[in-house]
Amino acid sequence: MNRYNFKSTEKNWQKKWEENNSFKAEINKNKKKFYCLEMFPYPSGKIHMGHVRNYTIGDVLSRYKRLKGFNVLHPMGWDSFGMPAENAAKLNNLDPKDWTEKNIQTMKTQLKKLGLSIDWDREISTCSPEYYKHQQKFFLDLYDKGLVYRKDNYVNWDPVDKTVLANEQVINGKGWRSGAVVERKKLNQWFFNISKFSEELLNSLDNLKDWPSKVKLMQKNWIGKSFGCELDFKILGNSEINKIKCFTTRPDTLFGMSFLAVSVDHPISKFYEKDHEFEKFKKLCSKTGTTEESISQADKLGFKTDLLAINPLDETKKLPVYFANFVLMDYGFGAVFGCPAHDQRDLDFALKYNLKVIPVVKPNDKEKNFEINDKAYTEGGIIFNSKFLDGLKVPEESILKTIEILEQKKIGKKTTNFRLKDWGVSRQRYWGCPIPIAYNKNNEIVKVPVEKLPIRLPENINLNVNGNPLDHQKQWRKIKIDGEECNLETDTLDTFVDSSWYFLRFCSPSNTETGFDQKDLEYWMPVDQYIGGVEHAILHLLYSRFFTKALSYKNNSLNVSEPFTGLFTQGMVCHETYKYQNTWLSPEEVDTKDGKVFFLKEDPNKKVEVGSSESMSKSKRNTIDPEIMIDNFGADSVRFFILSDSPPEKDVQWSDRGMQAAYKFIQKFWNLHCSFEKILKEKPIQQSNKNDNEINTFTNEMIKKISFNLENFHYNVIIANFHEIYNFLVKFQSNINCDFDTLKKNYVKILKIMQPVIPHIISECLTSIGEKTDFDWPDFDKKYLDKKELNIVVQINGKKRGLVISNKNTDEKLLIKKIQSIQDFKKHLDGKQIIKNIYIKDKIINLIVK
RNA sequence: GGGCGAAUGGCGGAAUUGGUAGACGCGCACGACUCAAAAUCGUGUUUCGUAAGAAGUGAGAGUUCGAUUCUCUCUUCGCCCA
Repeated sequence: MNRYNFKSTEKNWQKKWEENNSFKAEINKNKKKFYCLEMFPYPSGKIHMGHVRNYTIGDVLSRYKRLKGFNVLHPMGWDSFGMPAENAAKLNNLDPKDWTEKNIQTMKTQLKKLGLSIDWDREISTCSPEYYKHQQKFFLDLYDKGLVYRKDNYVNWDPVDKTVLANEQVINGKGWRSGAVVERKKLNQWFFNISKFSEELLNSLDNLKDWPSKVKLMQKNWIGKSFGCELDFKILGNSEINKIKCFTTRPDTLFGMSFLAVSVDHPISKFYEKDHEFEKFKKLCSKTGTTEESISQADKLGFKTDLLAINPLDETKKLPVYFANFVLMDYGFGAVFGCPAHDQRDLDFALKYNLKVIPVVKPNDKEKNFEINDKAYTEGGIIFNSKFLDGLKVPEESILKTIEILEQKKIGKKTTNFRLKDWGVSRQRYWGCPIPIAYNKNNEIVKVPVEKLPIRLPENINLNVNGNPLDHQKQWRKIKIDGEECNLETDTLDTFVDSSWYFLRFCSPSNTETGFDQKDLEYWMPVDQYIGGVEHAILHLLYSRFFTKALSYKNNSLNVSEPFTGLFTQGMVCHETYKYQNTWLSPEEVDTKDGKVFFLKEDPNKKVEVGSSESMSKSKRNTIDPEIMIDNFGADSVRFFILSDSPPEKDVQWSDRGMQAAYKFIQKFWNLHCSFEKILKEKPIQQSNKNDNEINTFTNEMIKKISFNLENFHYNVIIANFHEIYNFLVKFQSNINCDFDTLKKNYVKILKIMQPVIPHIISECLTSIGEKTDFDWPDFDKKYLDKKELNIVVQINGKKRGLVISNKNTDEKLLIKKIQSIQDFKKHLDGKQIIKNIYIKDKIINLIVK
């Protein structure tokens, strides 16, 4: 018997699939489509285990759906713009394009070695002009619809990388890459008006039935809809300022107000521009980032103005107005009233500046001496100290009632506010999609005409310059529009824009005229199953939802409202971390004999410190190279292992032993198959039908189980099912008493249901016994699942006492009689009376005795 | 600080609607083959107990004939937001 040669077998099948265009997707209106998409990779150099897990999950599903008769679209592409290319190119004096394309070639080869059922004809790359040309058109389309605008905005500025950082790139007030303290800087930037869709993005979450509720909740919180009211405060002290508008979610605490705080960027700041102290204060504020987190952690700082604000519910109260660092201009109206008793930030501020703390909500009526010390009271209760609001229940009555009163008095208005802010898409970087906008002599915005698109990135330019390299491309920037000399915009688009419509492009990847074809979208969209990491739960998924809606907006011919019907978020691949003398070691440098004590491979006397298992990362050096694993164990083994140890939605531990066990399974299975092949070829004379029933039942049960587990992403259980199959077949084969046709029919079915997970070896097995490798997914036959004899659980007083074999649909009285006659149960029943019994037919009987 | 989720043998984990807890794998033990080892195969493996039996799904309560599954309180951990 030969060892299974996975190398040549896998190579052969991959070649066959490629030559036969096995996974080519074409519109076929007679077939139901299934669009399966995994988040496309950033071409960073090599694939990592996270990719292996992600794409294996998607591949198993795609292959299964294809066998189930769906017309499957399973494409792959590259999210190929972004900073790593620019940084790598700078470092090595390369062109980012060359670096990226080389990586794509490497990773494509690696992915192919995994045996993925991908339609490579649809491959796209976001950095190619053929792709971003359409993106530039969309930009102009959105501009025409009023969904793109330019404004001055405060950004997180990394003074070392000289670039704008997104909020999530600011960690503890420092740039994620450079580690430099992030500053606030005002920049003129391009924005997508995502907030226009806040309500819709929120509401349509309810329609996404096949999304994890966790992700929906995260998006809901991110959009952050809150009810409240806007109200005007009359201002004394400056004849040019009549009033300041505030937004609040707690108008019911208005009687507890002790100050008014405005953002340093509030329009009234113009009256303080010449004030040296104010400028100093403003500068101080700019040292805090713009994230909510950094603001809440920062010290509360205020700058007192000479203005007074009048409490609209009690005009005798005139309260100081401060500029404060914890008020943001882009939330509400850049002004809040401070009620220290019931808001921690306000309380911190009040204690610092010796402002009054007036409690207006107490936990209950009985509370007589309710006081606030250094902790604000933010829970519900009863309003007091508030004249005509006294006695209202907080929050169920108080907020709405107060708003009603404010509306009657024409001081305020009920409003909703969203936390979601517009999406800043400008990046001061080279390696991104150029924005198709130019500026004329008067610095007015001029759209680049569509026929001049794409605006291509200049190639082979000097990247080692200060700031955005495109700013230095004077020649490139020149463009003549309608006879007028203009200069191109040098900001490029956030790479999240690239990934906000790639799933549409996959439907019409080679259309040169438009980004996508309506006919193609009608057939393929939406994506039926989207699979990727939970780290994209908010931004990428929200942006994609927005972009799809924005493209459909004012466009009757485009009719996709949600891009992803189903979403699955897979867990990370983890590995133990190793350290020797405070340096991280890679698993290859470490060895062990017993799995407990680890030491350096090069010197077994040097013991290695074993750290916690963490998500594989280059920085901790706890990565395993998928390509080495595929070369050593084969793609089927790697696929098998990566699915085996944990449910796909949870983190999985990489384990060498697990990998080896997977490899052994493939080898064992091949040996088993060889003996079945022999039996099936020799066509032995039928011995008896004794075991027909056994194999029929097993096969049909397995088809049922594996189909169910495939539909529900219980892929780790499928691996367990495979072991059960192996164990069953080994036993069965040692003593075959079975009709030849029955044996063959069942064995083939069993092979078929294993194909999506380990396609190479199973295809080889099927062909070796003369079967086709493209087939219809076997259905299970109910008649084999109906057992005539059943094991019924016998409980006495709720405690399991054993099993009783019985026919289907046995009568209750007969069953009890039978139980009473069995020795094992007698001792629990003798001398006692059955006072009650619960009988769940064919399952369990519980006798209550006394 | 708020929200969400999780907790099952030595380990990873299984258990469609409440109905045989621990499937399957890893590890471990013993055995076979071997001069020996590796590999392979076989048997066993929740805990306590020689056994009969008892206990047992983070802790405590509750609902129920019956709870890993439902409800409440608590503990620990993870994630998201702050």
